[in-house]
Amino acid sequence: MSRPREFDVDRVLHQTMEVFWNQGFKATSYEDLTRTTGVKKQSLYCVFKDKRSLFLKALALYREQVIAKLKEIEALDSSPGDKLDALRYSLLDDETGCQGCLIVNASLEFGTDDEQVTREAELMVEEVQLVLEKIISSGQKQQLISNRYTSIELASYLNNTILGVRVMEKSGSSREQIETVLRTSFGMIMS
Amino acid sequence: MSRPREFDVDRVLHQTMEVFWNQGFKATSYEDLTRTTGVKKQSLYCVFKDKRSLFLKALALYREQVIAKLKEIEALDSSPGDKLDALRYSLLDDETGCQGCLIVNASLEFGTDDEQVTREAELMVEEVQLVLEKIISSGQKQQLISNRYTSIELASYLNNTILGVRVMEKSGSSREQIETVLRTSFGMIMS
DNA sequence: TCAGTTATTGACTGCATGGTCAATAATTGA
DNA sequence: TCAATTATTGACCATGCAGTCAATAACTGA
Repeated sequence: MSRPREFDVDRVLHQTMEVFWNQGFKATSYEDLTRTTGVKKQSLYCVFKDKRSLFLKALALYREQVIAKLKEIEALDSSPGDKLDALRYSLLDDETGCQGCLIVNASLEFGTDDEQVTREAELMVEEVQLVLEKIISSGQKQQLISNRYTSIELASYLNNTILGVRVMEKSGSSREQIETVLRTSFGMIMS
Repeated sequence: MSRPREFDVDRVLHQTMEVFWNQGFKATSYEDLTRTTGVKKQSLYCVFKDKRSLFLKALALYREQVIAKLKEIEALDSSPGDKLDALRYSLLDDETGCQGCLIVNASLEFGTDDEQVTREAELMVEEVQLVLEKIISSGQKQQLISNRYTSIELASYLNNTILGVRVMEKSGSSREQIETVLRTSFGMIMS
């Protein structure tokens, strides 16, 4: 029917996600994107409409990845304590070369100006919150985790801890500093 | 000897600080600055050299303000618990119309690219850390604050909590959400 | 083989922006 | 009053960038 696309849309989306992750939205130019993906500007326009649309797709992809990983941990056949440990380690060792959290970065870059970006951030927070609540409340039932606060409060608390750690990562804190914060914050909720 | 300056440098620096605080570095143009300060581009160049130099001066001013406020709280004639409460309330009610923390915003915008910005962020974290440690360790001596962790660990912990809250503020979380996080995080360290 | 369709390419446009220049204004000391 | 000095002003410049356009290439179904 027509000329076939010469590149893999999914691969390109992953790569652009990493560029945005590293550099932010405004600081990323089409030149950056074509350099890392090997795809010319106009081809990107054909598939992804806009710079902003492309960015939003990258945000969504990122969120899916984060949630998938978190659910993987939740689905582990182990105690709530071990699940929290697994989460802690996964926060400490980012396999990608990227730092911080794309959505945290985006939230701070856009503030509350961009409706869609804000929505994407809320979505991620809600989903993370849910998974954390599940793990925590099962830990509380086993008397493993303190009952001084509700699972909702503790999930918000952990969520916020993670936000802070994402900032530390991106702003160049040492692994030791981050490790201390994670150990203390996660340890604190154990009864 | 020469023509006197027609504007107050300090006033202008405060105003530019707020613009950068609200909009970030890249998103702020000289037009924005002249609009809010009433001072023309070239005059700003005369006094502050560069956009980046101006930004760095704003960062330093911001840091001084934050530290001053924190030391004010520390110098209060009240218990460590009350001091922590005062800190918590001050985090909850920002008197300026600005959201988040200028230096956190800057850290995320620049990553670790800019030597000076990174240094400024480190400076602030160190200073905050010191004040927090003092309050915490005196609270620990009075058995008010848990001795399960060292004052250094708890100060890092609180510092990170504050980072997270700054992100929440900027990304549009509700006052209730922030209040919950602060209450839980600050409450958690009490023995 | 050809018509229709979509992808690719590179050139182009318009605009915003950081930074500079040169002319002019205001001030003070001699 | 004038010379020296610094502030102010508005015009100007170079650049980088998002987005568009038009020409061409590749593919398929008829």
